[in-house]
Amino acid sequence: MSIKRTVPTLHDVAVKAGVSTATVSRCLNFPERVTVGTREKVAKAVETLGYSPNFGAKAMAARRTNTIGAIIPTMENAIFARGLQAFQEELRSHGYTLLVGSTSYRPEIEEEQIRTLVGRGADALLLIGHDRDPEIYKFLEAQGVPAIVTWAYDPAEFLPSVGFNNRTAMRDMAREVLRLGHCNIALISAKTEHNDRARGRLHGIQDAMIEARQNPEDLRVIETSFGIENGAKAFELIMSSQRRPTAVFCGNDVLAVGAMRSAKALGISVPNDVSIIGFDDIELAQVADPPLTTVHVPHREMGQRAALALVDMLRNGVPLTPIELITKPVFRGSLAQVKASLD
Amino acid sequence: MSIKRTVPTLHDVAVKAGVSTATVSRCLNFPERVTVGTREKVAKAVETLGYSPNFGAKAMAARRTNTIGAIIPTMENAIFARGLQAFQEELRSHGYTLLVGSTSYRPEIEEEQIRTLVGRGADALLLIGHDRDPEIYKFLEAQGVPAIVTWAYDPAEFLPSVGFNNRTAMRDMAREVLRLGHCNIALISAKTEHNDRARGRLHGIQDAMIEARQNPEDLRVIETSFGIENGAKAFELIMSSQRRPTAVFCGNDVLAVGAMRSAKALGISVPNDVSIIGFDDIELAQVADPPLTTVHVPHREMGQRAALALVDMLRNGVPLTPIELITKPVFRGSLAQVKASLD
DNA sequence: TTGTATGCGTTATCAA
DNA sequence: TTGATAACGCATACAA
Repeated sequence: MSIKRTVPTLHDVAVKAGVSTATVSRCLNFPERVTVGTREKVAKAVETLGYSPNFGAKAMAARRTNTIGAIIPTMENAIFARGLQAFQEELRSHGYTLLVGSTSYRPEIEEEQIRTLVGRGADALLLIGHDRDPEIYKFLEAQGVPAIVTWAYDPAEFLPSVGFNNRTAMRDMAREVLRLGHCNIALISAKTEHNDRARGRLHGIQDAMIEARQNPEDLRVIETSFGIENGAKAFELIMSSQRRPTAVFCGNDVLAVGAMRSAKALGISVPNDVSIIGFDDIELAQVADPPLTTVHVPHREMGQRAALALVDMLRNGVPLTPIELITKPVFRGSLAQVKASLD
Repeated sequence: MSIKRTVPTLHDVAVKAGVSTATVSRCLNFPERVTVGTREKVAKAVETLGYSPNFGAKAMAARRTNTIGAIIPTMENAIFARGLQAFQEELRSHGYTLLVGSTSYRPEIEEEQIRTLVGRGADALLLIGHDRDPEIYKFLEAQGVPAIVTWAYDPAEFLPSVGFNNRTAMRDMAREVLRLGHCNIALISAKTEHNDRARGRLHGIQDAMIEARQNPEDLRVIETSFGIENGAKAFELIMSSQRRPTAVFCGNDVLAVGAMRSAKALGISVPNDVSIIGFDDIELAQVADPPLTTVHVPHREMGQRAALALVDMLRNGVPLTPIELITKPVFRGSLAQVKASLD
């Protein structure tokens, strides 16, 4: 344990350079407003002292942080990472820093994270989905922190969203699946409570069923937590039933890959015995064997446009407006026409 | 664009509750030192005002943040996410908050991120690997910010590490591979510049080659950036050569999965035509087809123990000491004995 | 148990 | 172009 030395401050730099703190501050933030001579003196002092500005003090004095917060359900998966990466890159190019929080899909943790990031001075927030306690929106308004929602699109909701319509996205896929003759289908869904994306996807399938004159009640739904392992277990459960479905939808690619692993373990052939359909189109989908039929989501575009919208509003006061992005079913080996059966 | 209202402060709460700011502060930080009556008054004021403490001000006044920073190469992948998740959970249980930065494997960005997190008041830092400009260590010392390294173990290095020996880990795996008769091998490596883990893994293979009386120069090495796609391209390149290797090591599982995808596309059978070996043992490894032989890394234990060490030093002044964790080769379907050949 | 007063490191206003 | 100086929001030593 080393003695905790005292960290150099603006004042120390000022003394060392023989100028005032105001000059040092200007030197650092607006070099052009300072003569070359002083600039050099200050630069040298900064260098030898190893000075680094105190963010908290800076934020407090300047009343802005150039920081934007993002709160996602989990970092443990590529699903959000891709979009977030693009989000960050775009922010970075505009001089903003990204602060990330994760919630493990738990509303109370999301609330805590929102408070944390706001307390840390985030100038704006990126949130996933619309489904949360309205109290939070009151809080954000009271704090004057604008927020944008992504991974969903619903202009009727309180916050503006940059994303896609989960319901129609899944419906479009389901239509194709039903068209292939599947009339006994199941869904391995993420928990739908507090999750409008999961609910939208579920309803999308049911919409397609109704269109196809099937009874939406017939959709067998298993809700489970996120993870390959959970997808595998859910699939096992579904296939242990009396009347096995011919197609299993999954709320996301990770669950789908779990289902495929489970199918392999059980000796169930995909897509001969059962078709498996995912959602998201992460890299994993192409690596799976057979490659996964899934709904392609424009992750990167979503992140980038969300960032642009936020920066535009912060810098130029341009109001946030909803932006709808499109998704597209991607057909790969895991989906096949339903086989003629004997009953 | 709504009018930016002013955010409630401690002072506002104090006025509303009819007490002093000091009392409100105590109420929030040490509720037990305050009578129940005032506690309730303050709580109500906080509630109605929607008060949320200003982190910057708090950090400045208290001279600590209860925040620990972690800087990883990329969030785009499960490799670091798993360990980081455990790290965060452990920190959380001790009242610390995690701040994450990512570098895209670029040293200059890492340096920038270190400065950023330190400026934001991180009480300590978690870094990946040992290979960086010593100037950074001077900076950290000057700032009085302790740091710990993970994902590597080398007690001879400047910073204490909680991790594993990349070199012996890969060597142990390579021994087994060579034992199966492979004498024409290749490595798809991450960029070794500024990356001691990648270099260690490379050297580990060469160590095993020397033990087996092979010429380490014979190891064909392709360095590439992170990502499934890059792994696929590198594999293609390797297999387009005159004399194809019988075993291809990969610096990590992500590259390996890319290689496997490429093999499938090229009609090369794994493991009949070529064996593929990964490193890390992320979930992806089990999902691959065939399942990937790889080196298992105790991600979660690593994150957890790093967190404990940091908390223990911050809270109790316990000095950071290196901790070596063990890795283990995991044999799955992607590795096979070398076939009798005709030459 | 509660209040007063000071300082934390920076920016920004206003003079010089 | 530069320098004093007043905020900024909070914690804490000290006093009451």
